[in-house]
Amino acid sequence: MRATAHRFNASQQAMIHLIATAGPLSRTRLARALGVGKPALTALTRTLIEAGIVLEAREEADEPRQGRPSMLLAMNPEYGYFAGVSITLEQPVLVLVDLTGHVTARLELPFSRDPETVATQIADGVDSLIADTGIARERLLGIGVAVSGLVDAAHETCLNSTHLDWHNVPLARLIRDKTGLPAYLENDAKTAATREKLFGEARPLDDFAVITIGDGVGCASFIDGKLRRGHNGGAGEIAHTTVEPGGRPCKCGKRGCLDTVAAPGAILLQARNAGLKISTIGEIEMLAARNDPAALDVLHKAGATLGSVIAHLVQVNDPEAVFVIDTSAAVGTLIRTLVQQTVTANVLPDMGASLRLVFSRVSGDFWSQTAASVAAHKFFVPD
Amino acid sequence: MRATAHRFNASQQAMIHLIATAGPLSRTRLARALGVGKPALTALTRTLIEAGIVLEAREEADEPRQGRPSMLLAMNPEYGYFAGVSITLEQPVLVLVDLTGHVTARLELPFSRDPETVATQIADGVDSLIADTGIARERLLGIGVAVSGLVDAAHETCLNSTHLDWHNVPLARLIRDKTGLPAYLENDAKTAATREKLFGEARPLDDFAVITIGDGVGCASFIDGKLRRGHNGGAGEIAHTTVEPGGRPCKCGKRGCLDTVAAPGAILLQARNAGLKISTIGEIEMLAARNDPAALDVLHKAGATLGSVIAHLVQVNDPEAVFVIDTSAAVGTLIRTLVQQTVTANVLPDMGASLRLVFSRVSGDFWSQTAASVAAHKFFVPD
DNA sequence: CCAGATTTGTTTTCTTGATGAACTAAGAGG
DNA sequence: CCTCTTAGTTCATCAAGAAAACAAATCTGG
Repeated sequence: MRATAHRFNASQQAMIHLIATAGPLSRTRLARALGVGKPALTALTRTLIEAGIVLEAREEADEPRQGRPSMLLAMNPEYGYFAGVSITLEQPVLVLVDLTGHVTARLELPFSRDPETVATQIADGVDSLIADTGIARERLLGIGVAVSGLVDAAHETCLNSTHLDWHNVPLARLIRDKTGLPAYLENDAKTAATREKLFGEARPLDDFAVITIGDGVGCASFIDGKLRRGHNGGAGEIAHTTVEPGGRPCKCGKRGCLDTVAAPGAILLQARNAGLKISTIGEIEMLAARNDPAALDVLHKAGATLGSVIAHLVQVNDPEAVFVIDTSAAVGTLIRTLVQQTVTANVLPDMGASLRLVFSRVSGDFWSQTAASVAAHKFFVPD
Repeated sequence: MRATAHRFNASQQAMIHLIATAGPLSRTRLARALGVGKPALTALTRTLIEAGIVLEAREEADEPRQGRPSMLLAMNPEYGYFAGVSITLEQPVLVLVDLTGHVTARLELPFSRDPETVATQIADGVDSLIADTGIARERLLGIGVAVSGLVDAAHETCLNSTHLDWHNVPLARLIRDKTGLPAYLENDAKTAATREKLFGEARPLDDFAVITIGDGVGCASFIDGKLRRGHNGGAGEIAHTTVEPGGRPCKCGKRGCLDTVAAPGAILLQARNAGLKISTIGEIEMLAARNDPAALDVLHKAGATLGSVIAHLVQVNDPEAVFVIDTSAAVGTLIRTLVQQTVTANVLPDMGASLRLVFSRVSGDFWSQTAASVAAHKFFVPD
């Protein structure tokens, strides 16, 4: 079913990975980075250029340097494409991204929660996307799917998603069977971290954490250049950390989980319980800016709590950076400031000084793009 | 200065590492584990046996199996020795351990906190240890030193130890210069984790955390088979995580750190502040067993707090096991039970079910042995 | 404009390390 | 004693990378 190309040996894979994550590089730099001699690179690049996955381009030097100018090696975006989709309780969007992570096409799929139906819709969606765009089927290198919940180590089965009410759903296998393409399933926070590593600001970093603020609070880490999945695939499941003993009841059955304090829905609920007549978190921020005590209180608690959980995470893993990605317009200036302050106050000064805490706000097909990144990551770094 | 032996190539190193961590193995099993063919192993083992680092022994099968019996390959304990010492505010003990981690000799050193003096005393101590034991100098493969505080990535300099009041002390270099031997410095919790991985119960595990209860609370993790040091070498510094906002002041300047609640000294202090006339934690446990409310309260708080910090750590990294090592007879039955309960209650059931929480109590030259383990680890897994 | 200087990348030759296939070794079981 | 099974070895062969010498492309300084 699948074209037999796309088979690279270990050295080639290492080089593809390096070019993909460290951007266009000259042969000499690649050699140094890979710890191999120049002759090895001549041979490697030749095969990769012949395979069409790598392009050669003249370096445009800003200021003239001595010696022969180097030829830069870069990924060929059009060598292949990855499909990605995030399965939530909303209408899913299937996206197609190229080798450099840029979205080439998108397609809205019908909503369903039945695994078989979802798999069929994805398979059909991929077919119509390649038909529309005229991309050859053998250019399709993989499909990634993001879900909220626990996923097994083989990236095949959703072990448990309270959100979708799925238990042991082998969605990736279903999709693979229907499409003949490599398909991978992954927890949504981990897909977000993968995207940040492969195509985002974390590209040069080997140790960082990603916190996503969407329906709930998600978290995932890259450690030593590898996505941390954990012994049960549950690394980063901080949404249900107890932050307020005896606090408000949570969907998970416990009380006072982080999700009951800092998740967007929880913030709204707390604000309304405090008598505020608001419908968005932006409005709470506006009230807080006018010193409304209830609004200040709610946001203060959310920010400080999130900050202390992040601080704890930093103390445990000492990452180089933490990216807080707001996917639902929930993290305003006040919360940012509080998170920042709480982290600084609760982390050892030696560590806090060099820690980068980066806030960003995303929207649109973000989650589907993260899902596609997982397929890309599997292609760049097989295992 | 140093004998030119002990130079092994990558494959040999990998095999030494495997034999050291996965115990005696037959050639066939080694081949499978290393992912190489049998012929490669024949060649590799030959050189290692000739070098004297590996010993061959007939397997004593319990029940007779079919086929030719395999020859087991094991480390030769006498191939080399590692020295280790822990620098604290007490009298240091220098130990010598063999390749399998067993203590062969020990020597009490004079107490000092001056780096130059410490280095000289260690160098002299190593000399007298090998003189006493008759071990040839070229059998000495390295020296490990444990300190409480931050250590740089090169394992050479103590960046910051409030305990010892050291700042940027290049102790490992001093020792290396005086002895001509490889010397390594490491944070004490990380040395404890290294010992657990190399010679302890964590040998077969790739993902685990170690919590040490000594003067304070220490923490370190192995992730994916590698010691997690972090971007600033500060991974695991949970002693000063805020667990009780506005709580008792801590040496570090903040308030309500974990160390002010769960460290042995803090437990004693809290008990005395509550009016208990006790001098050891054992006595508090005895009072608690007789339902003394103040004693119960103090131990309950310590156990539950430690448990919730461990739970958080588990949620973040999802390790296979957590080892709680009590080096000062501080963790009694009640605290164990509370830690256990709190962890179970605060971790996602999917993760908690498979998590092993192992308590142990150690004494004697434990810390010095952990220091020696770091030198051993450097020998087995160079970088 | 031309001769070094300097850096990039290629070619050639050679070493190293591992492999596959066939072989020997050492036991169990009939 | 012969066969089966598993362990380990030998030998011819292959593939990947290294060192050294070389070719290419640009700057510098006359």
